Amino acid sequence: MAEHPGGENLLYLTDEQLRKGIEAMFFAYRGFTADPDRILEGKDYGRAHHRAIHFIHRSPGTTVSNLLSILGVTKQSLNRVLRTLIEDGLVRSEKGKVDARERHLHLTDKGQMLERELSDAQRARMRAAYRAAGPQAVAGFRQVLEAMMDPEMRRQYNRLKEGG
Amino acid sequence: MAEHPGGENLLYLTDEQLRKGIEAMFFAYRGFTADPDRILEGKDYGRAHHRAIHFIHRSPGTTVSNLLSILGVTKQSLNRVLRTLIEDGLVRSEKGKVDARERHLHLTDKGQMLERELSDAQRARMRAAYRAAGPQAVAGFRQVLEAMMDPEMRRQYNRLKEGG
DNA sequence: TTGGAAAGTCAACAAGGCTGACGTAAATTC
DNA sequence: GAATTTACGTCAGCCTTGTTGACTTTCCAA
Repeated sequence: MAEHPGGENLLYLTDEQLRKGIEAMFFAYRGFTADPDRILEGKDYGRAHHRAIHFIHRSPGTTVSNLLSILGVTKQSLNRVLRTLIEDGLVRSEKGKVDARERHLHLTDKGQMLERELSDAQRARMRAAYRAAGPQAVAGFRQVLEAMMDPEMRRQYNRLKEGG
Repeated sequence: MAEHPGGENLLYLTDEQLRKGIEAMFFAYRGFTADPDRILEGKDYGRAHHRAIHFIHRSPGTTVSNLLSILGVTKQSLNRVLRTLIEDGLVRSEKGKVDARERHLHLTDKGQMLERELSDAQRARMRAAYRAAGPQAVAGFRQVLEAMMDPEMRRQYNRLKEGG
């Protein structure tokens, strides 16, 4: 067993272990999105709608530009999604009172219902995985994911965490 | 502190903790794909090509239908990607000797080079995250991801693990 | 009052998913 | 030996979701 000078075992940093981690991310992400995808199919919505709904729920009253920086897409792309959600009465957009250029976004009751349905499914899978792995594993899971984020994304993530 | 009858602390299973896990997956996956995406942009390839290259590298000589079941896409979709990779001389496809209906896929030297470039970048990020989080966290990370997969994906994942 | 930021819109395009239909060669089964 | 199934490839067409570029409207702030 190769050991670090400091006595630390570094076998978890071999290329082979890293590859397994990469593949685990790939397959797990498929599972992660599978349930919401199934729910959305046939409802005329897709993953992009889910993401918008999730973050509007998480930060009610958020502005379009804030949502843009969280989602990391162009405003044209987000706008298309947002427009259908507004038209369908899932999202309410209102002019800012302080700054009337801004649009503040909220879920309507109907929007809350869909959010609930989607997040129930996604949390059920997450809960099962957490329970199977145990609290210590979950702590490690979160640590590695945080370390994997770009600094800007980590900032966004932590901003949401505090609020939550 | 709420405690399980068995004495186990279940705070890690609260909806709020689950939501944070969900968001961590979202932001981390962005980081996970960011480096290869950057490399591929301008090379006329995308994430779909990366995935094909990764798994052909991982299982040299794999068949088209095996790749289909790993990637979870339609043959038309995969074929479009595979065709460009073959035309560009990154992938070699040869008739099976045992069963001539099958096509066995290999990376050419040129394909190996691109695979190397992509996986170097992706592993570098993974390595940094692993190192920052430590071996125990990494073990937990892998446990949770495995538990999150659909059974069929977990089967595929474990099949690859053994081979590797 | 003017410059610039925020938001929205229109048009056009590309990647990469999908379905359906069809063709071919090879293997398998009857 | 004929019929069927399997593995693969391909054509056509559609959808979602991403992109860029150009332009307008609104409205805050220097």
